[in-house]
Amino acid sequence: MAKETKNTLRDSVYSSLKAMIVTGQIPPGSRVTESDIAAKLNVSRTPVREAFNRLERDGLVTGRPRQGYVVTEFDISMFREAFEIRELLDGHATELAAAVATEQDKARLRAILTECERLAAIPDRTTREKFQELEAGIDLHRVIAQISGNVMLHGMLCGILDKCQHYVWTELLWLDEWKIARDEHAEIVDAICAGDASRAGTLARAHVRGSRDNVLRLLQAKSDYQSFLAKAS
Amino acid sequence: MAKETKNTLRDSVYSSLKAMIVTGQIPPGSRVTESDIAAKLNVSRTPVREAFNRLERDGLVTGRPRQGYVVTEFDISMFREAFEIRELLDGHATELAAAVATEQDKARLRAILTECERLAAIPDRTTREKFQELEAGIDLHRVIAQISGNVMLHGMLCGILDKCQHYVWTELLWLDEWKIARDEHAEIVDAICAGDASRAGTLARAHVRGSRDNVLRLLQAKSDYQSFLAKAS
DNA sequence: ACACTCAAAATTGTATACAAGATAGCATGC
DNA sequence: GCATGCTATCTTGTATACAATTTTGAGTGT
Repeated sequence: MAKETKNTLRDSVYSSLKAMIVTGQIPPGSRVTESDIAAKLNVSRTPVREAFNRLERDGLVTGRPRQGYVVTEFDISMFREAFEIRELLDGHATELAAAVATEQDKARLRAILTECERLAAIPDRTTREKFQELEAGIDLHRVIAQISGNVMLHGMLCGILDKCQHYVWTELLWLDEWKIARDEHAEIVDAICAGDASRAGTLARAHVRGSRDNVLRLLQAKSDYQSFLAKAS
Repeated sequence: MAKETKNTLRDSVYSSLKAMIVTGQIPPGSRVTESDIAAKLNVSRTPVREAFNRLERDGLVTGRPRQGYVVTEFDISMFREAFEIRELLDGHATELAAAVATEQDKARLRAILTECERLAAIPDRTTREKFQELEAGIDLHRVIAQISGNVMLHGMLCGILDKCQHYVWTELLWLDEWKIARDEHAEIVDAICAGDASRAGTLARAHVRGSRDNVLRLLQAKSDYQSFLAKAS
């Protein structure tokens, strides 16, 4: 069941698990046991353990000694923290990217935008196509960070995005506000292509703040609804 | 030889190794083998492997499949990247800290400053005492990040500081410029205690830039000297 | 003296066996 | 009916055996 037989089993187990968590196939709060995963992937527990270690370091699962691992659940405050950091890092990365982007880089960004528009324009599109659009939108930020040239910055931003992504998949997917992000993405790419670092940075920071407000509002509403249900029962 | 028998061997191996790397006992570029560490710590290879996985995720060691692990060597560009990120994160953390610090927090910061001054004032001090002052100076930043209340921010900053620390120990130790940092630290703590978030942030960012310039100048000089030696031979 | 080949040693990757601790369920006593 | 304690089971923690791969070094041929 391992997607691709890479160099080591540990790596492919890690990739498989990470993909399953990030896409929400294994939802937050799920208990994951070494034996189950090992059996499912037809490997021994050893590579699974090592994959778990790395995932724990990534913050995707949390484990307490001798009590097993659980897919990390984000609460509202963790989201607030994550977006606060993203505003700093993403803003800076976008500034840098605008300053150093080559023509090839710019073409790459425009291609992602085009793909987003194409997916958005499909009438009566499937869930899968919605997923793809969201994925591409997140990827835009990853690519911008990569273009910035600061490898460490790129790595840290990817880490944060991974951690938040499964919530985007499962929650944000149904929000119409997403089309706002589409416009903002286009503006950011414009600024980068124009080489206007300052404007690109400002737009990126505003974009992250906007996303944060949307996500937090949704989570708050959900939390309120759940406590309402709890009180009613 | 494991310093403290904690809950799990993996954790104590991780702590021991991390301490040895961060303090420079195992210098950057050293090859570390599982068997050696396992023998040295009187444990089997299994917990050592898991510790290595975590250390690799921390960026303290780098390993290629079937080729073993090496304590990560920082080149100049990696330092530049790290300090660029620190300027963002440290600046923001300091702003936050100034906004939310309680009296207890402020006392904690002042205590660290006092300790630094005490250690700095010792005449003919030992290397150990110099170490302790540097350690305290770095700890100040960790505590500020903790006071900020953003747990993720604190974690990320600690990660960066850990990665750079062994260089501070082995290189920066001999720089007189360190006493500049002492004054700047005092100013930052002053601003935090005064609740002046904007000033605290500005000072912190300038401080990180200053540290960066010092470190980069030193590393550049060292690199130049080494290429001079190479040419001469 | 140099290069190439092959084998042996060292090192990591994986599997499995066993130990220790935690959880859950059942039985027992009140 | 409820609480408490025990046991059985499940899960992780550790050690060790074995497989696979890389590196190193000796030896041979030119």
